[in-house]
Amino acid sequence: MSTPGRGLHGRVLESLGPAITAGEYPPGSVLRTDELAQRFEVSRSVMREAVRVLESMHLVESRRRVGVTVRPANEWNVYDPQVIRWRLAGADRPRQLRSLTVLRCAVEPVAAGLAAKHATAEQCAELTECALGMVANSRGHKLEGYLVHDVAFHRIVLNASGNEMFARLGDVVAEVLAGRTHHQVMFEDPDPAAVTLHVQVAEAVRAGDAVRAEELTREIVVGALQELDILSPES
Amino acid sequence: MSTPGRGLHGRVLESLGPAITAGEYPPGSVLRTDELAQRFEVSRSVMREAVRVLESMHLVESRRRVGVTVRPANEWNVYDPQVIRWRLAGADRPRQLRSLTVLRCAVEPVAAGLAAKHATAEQCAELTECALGMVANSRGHKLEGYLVHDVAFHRIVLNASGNEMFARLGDVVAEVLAGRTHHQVMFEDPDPAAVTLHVQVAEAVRAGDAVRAEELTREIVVGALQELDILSPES
DNA sequence: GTGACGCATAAGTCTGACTTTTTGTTCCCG
DNA sequence: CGGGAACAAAAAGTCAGACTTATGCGTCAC
Repeated sequence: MSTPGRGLHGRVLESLGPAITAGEYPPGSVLRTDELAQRFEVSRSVMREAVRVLESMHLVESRRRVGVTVRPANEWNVYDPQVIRWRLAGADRPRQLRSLTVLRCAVEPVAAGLAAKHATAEQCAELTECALGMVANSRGHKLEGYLVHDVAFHRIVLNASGNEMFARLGDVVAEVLAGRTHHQVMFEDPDPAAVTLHVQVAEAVRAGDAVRAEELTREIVVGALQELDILSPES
Repeated sequence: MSTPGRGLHGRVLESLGPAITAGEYPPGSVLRTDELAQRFEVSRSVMREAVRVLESMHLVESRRRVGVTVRPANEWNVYDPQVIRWRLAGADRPRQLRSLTVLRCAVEPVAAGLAAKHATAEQCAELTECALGMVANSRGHKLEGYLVHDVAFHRIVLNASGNEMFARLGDVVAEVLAGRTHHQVMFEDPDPAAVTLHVQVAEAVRAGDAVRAEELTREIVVGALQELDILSPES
């Protein structure tokens, strides 16, 4: 699924990153590179590289004579797929899942509208294929197969929008859908209404009906948000 | 404005990052760490740290026996504020500005709607203050003063939405607005209609009128998008 | 033509010494 | 007693060099 500990510094990150995003080190905490290097049993060079990466994610700040200080959560690069994965693996997955789904509610309908205008014939075909795949896996405890087609579907729509910023959210959506399937105890079979909506979106995009594609997609993501609210109560 | 070359590796990044995002090295190009270290007159350790950061942005991939290969643009972490800054400084600023503005069109209206429900009294006050500041700087070649209040306004709305993913787009919006003011030759004074809309959004948020706040904000960002289209023709 | 072997290569890792910056303390003078 | 300057310590930053490891690619045998 994700990149498996590329190199020594990668393994350190896989351990230290989640610890920080989980809030194990409160904002302002200071870590010393040497101590970390000893703790993880790596050389200072390796630990320095790991710290540099954390710094580029704005998770920590490294200052001379002070050490590596943990930054407050509101400064983190929360769009970094790695950070997203770390946070989804952590304790406050529900809140994370919710804020990401709200983002989907804003972005995906607009993306679908653009896709209806810009999608190539090939993309339309792939979209229909995915929708049919979802239908085929919608009954009988085939959640994994359903997930694959669901992810592919939304990825295609985002790509077909022609907007690069939207396209890059494909990974985010994939993580959200995977998290929902694997950790939230989803109902045994997906909501039939959602399946139908996906098929209709594929049709609307093929027909070039932007407003319909947008509206249908909005129903999908708002539905996803409501499902979240059912499973975890919110104010 | 941005962080000024923190440390030696930071200075390398400031030179190498923009070069890559500008497409000076086509996708698949291979760079060797040693050669880069010589070129920038730094030690291998420093260059390795720089490469690690570029790798965490998915701009390059480092593999044994091969070297550091440049990844295709569609794999870059385009939400990384640093990457955004590099690309906005580069040659295809227009396209970049456009795709970011489309993102604003999707996100900001929804954020404004949420802000109308969640904003605190203090945030409402700040919002009104910003709107008044925009009015005060809307005539007489006071673009800089206008920009400051404009940025603050949108930042407050995004923060007040209560959604962390939206909040973190404040920096992106700031870059877009700054880029528009400084590089696109904006009209001498901002569009009066836009100024009015900002005032009305502040009112709607204060009144807790979500749908109105959303609709007015949509008018603002769609207007911004149209301004872009006027200045640079698009299909 | 195909597969196994080996070599050259470039990244990866480690160590140790040295430099630089910054913080906090101390001490002197007003 | 207060303030500022000098000083010392601490931690990151930088560098150079040696060694390790994985791997792409060419070679050679079959």
